[in-house]
Amino acid sequence: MLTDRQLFILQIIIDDFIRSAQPVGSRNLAKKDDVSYSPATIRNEMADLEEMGFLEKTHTSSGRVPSEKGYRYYVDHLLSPGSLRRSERTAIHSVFADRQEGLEKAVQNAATILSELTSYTSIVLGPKFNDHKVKSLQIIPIDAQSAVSIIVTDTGHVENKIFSLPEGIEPADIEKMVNILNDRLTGVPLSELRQKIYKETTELMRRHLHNYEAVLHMFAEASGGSPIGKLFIGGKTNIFNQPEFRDIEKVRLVMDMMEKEHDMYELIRPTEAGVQVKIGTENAEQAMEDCSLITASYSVGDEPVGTIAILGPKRMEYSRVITLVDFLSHDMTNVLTRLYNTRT
Amino acid sequence: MLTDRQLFILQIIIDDFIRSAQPVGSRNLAKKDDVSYSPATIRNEMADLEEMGFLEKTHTSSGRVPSEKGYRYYVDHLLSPGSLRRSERTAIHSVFADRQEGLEKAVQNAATILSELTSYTSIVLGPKFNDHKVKSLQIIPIDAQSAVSIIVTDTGHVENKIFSLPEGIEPADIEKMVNILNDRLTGVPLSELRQKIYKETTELMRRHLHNYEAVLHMFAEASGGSPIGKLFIGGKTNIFNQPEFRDIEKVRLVMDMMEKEHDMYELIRPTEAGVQVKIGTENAEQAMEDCSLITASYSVGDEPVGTIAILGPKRMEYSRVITLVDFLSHDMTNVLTRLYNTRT
DNA sequence: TTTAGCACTCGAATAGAAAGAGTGCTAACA
DNA sequence: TGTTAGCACTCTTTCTATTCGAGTGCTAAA
Repeated sequence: MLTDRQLFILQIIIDDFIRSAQPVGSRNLAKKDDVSYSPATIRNEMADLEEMGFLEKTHTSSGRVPSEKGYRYYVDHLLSPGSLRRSERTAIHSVFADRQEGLEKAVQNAATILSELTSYTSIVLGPKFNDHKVKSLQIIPIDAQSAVSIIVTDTGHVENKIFSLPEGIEPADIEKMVNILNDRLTGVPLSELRQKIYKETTELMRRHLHNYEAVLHMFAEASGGSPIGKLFIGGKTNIFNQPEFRDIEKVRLVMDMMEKEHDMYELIRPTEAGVQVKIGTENAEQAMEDCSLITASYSVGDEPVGTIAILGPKRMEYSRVITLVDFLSHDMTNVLTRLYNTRT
Repeated sequence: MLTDRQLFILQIIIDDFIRSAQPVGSRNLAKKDDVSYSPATIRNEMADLEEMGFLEKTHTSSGRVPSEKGYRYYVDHLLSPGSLRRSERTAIHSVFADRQEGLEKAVQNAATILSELTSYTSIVLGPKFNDHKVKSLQIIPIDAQSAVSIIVTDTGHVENKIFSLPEGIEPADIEKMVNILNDRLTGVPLSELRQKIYKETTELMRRHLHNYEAVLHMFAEASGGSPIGKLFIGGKTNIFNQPEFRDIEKVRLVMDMMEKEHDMYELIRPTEAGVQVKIGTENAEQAMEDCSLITASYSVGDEPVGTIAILGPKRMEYSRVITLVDFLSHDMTNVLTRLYNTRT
């Protein structure tokens, strides 16, 4: 177990390193106003902390640097809860102030604001529309061979896709189909749409139409839109600010990862509720070795629908970022719940 | 005027520098099989070429490096027309082979393929939909205060936007409006849609509806969608491969620029027809100082609708890239014209 | 006109040497 | 017994000097 003094010294070392990015030595630590121990004493404690794995040295006679375990302990036990400045609060509130822009725009704004406030990289996974309910379905024929399927949800989200029409289908028939579809499928959540298309409408169609199967099938296929939200990344180049990323290869690794949508999905895929902190190799991704990731999911009602995250160096301002991410995710949850949860 | 031998030497210097990224010296040049002059002769010619501004030295006793003027001359007069490998042709053709994916997807593929083929960064400005014609208009009410406007074009492109509904509007009235809109506006190009909404429908609306102005106005506003295509960038991190971009500040400059959509639009905004080459400071953008840009627009019929571009170091493989960009832009023009120009 | 020869320049690489920051250990101290 | 002063030691960084090599420019000869 750690003594109070060790905790204090560990905390002050990490705080200092987060600020300066320089290995911290006993002499400089002792100079601080709020430290009343001699360099020698501090050296002893440092040696102990290193033995326990909380600190590391970059070489035999350098100052100490927090290890991953050190950061972990710091985040779990030593974090002084940060508070937000008024200006930060208003900035965050303003993101969702303007409903008119549409949800996507708002989510993108969230990413921008987040990266500007932190000067790290922000990642926002837009809400998935699974549980949004069908408001209206349309099939618009484009020419003899193709048509566009359009799905409007009760949240105002629109999905559309081109699909091919079978030979010799009549516009009038399509109109009938659309009527049946709307009649039967309004209110169905997107996640269930594809199955219900068949279950709910087949019989009616059979009765009133011939040759409906092919169109229905194509339509059902076109409706299986992406079940996952869109990804927005803000401040991609902020990583260039970090002194430990002077190395072009390191930057490249991270940048490459950011270009791969799939990797990013995996990275921030929500695990538990609340704010999550993943430090360095705690992230599965190789490229994240020198980075930390702070995520929080936001919800509509009790259902988590998306994630916001901050990607920065391991030497991140954990306290501030955690507060920020926590605050924004709650804000988003509140706004979205108020907006969309009136439906249930 | 330049002598034949000077041309030859200039060409061979630039070719060599493009390959090696190293300043080229007289001794090494003379060693090449196809060079039959002595180092001393070459030195004399080099001195002349430098005096004329086609070459530069990085320091007093270094080899020569092409100047911007040198590249310009090289591109304008010395380029041996490249040819494409069969595999490259098929790769390009395959981009638009699959119509079903939709235009956007295809354009994005074009960006990916371009960057993979060149290992530079590719930029593709998706087709603007200005001259696409309205196929169908919809207004779907979401709740009492808001509705979604949907515009489907004859190319299968769908635009949609949320807008607010004035108080106390009846669903039946909206339906009437939609009917009028479709009746009067089908076939109108998107670019003229906004004006025509008023010009063509006001009278009919007045006759059959009251209180239509507000909705019509909101709808018109919502229809003024972006008049410009979407931007796709492929291989953003390819710049890391270039040895002259070992400097993190240079990379940052370029990366920052790539994140700013507006700058990118400005950068590749089409000027003239055909393949354009802009070398270094010929681009207005400060960040492009050490880069070259090769652009070509593609068309539907005679109307240019979008642009493809390659962004690389000044030391770019001009010949190959020009051929590639030229080929792809023509291919896109062909495919798109065949697809969409049957309408006129 | 071309080329061989040579002195000269400059950058890159190499090797010490010195400075500076920091450590670990021992011994003295409160 | 915990704390601290002192000191030798380690390792990085910085500076300087030197050397090496690639390349140039100029002159004179072929």
